[in-house]
Amino acid sequence: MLISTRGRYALRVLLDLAEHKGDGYIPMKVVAERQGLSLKYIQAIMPTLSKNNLIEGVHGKGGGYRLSKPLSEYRVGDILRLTEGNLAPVTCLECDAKPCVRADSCPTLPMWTEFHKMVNDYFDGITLENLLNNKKSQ
Amino acid sequence: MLISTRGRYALRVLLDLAEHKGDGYIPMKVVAERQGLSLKYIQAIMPTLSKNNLIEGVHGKGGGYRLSKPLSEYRVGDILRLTEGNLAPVTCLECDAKPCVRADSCPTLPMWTEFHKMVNDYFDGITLENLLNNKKSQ
DNA sequence: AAATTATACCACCAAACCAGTAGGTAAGTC
DNA sequence: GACTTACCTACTGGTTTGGTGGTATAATTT
Repeated sequence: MLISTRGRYALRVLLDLAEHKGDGYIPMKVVAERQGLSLKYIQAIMPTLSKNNLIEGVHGKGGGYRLSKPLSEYRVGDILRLTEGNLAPVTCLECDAKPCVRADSCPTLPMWTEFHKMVNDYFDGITLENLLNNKKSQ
Repeated sequence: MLISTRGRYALRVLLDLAEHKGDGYIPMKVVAERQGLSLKYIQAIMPTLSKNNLIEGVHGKGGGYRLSKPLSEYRVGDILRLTEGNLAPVTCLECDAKPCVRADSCPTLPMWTEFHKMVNDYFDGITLENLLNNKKSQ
């Protein structure tokens, strides 16, 4: 049931960028150090985010990454689906799943389907803005 | 995010026992064949369930397994926690987790905690009885 | 142009986990 | 004693996880 480090680290990096969004482009070296994460490892995750226009990357001296949208437009659900692949609880519900022979008579399928929806709705209802605001209140 | 086969198979075996609960003790050989599961594999899962008094096992000819409680007392949550270990989305929330240094300032911890509770509540709100009754209606 | 800084790409690796197998033992029935 | 069934221990092959190392490439400064 675990969310892997890929998704969690992506979230932490984005939150770090959000907390320092006045600083222009921020090199991953700085974020990695600040968050105590492996530089190499998050470097491997970032392209996924920049390709999907969540962040802008700029090369060279003075470069780094920067958020490309207002905080309220970053849904945790999108970030997790992007980095985790998908949030399906059973293989039958994965995007590329082949139809299950037992689907019609499966007593558990409706439970998994509803659960899947609940998970997506939950994470889609939370934005980076929410996370930063509720930091202390919750 | 996947629920592993351990939890899903356990659920399927219990549902099979439920659907045939008039037949006395049912050998795993029969269930495995009926459900299309590996006999050896489910044999390895069952002791967990019998040790925790979800089922009664009887050796020898005419033996097998039998549910030990009314269907309404089998919460899916209990079954999954037993077979999966736990349903925590992040290692920080696992039962045996060592306290995280960043816990106090972690902007995502409340989100995971609430999610964890939501997951447990969801599966605790569903019993084997529910699953069998809603089979067609949902 | 050289040096620096940083993204992007690729191959590799150790450990853990997953799904399942193999073989044997304990307990019960006929 | 033969047979059946639960139960236990150990192993295995494959995949995933969480990385590391090296290099190419692109942008910027001096």
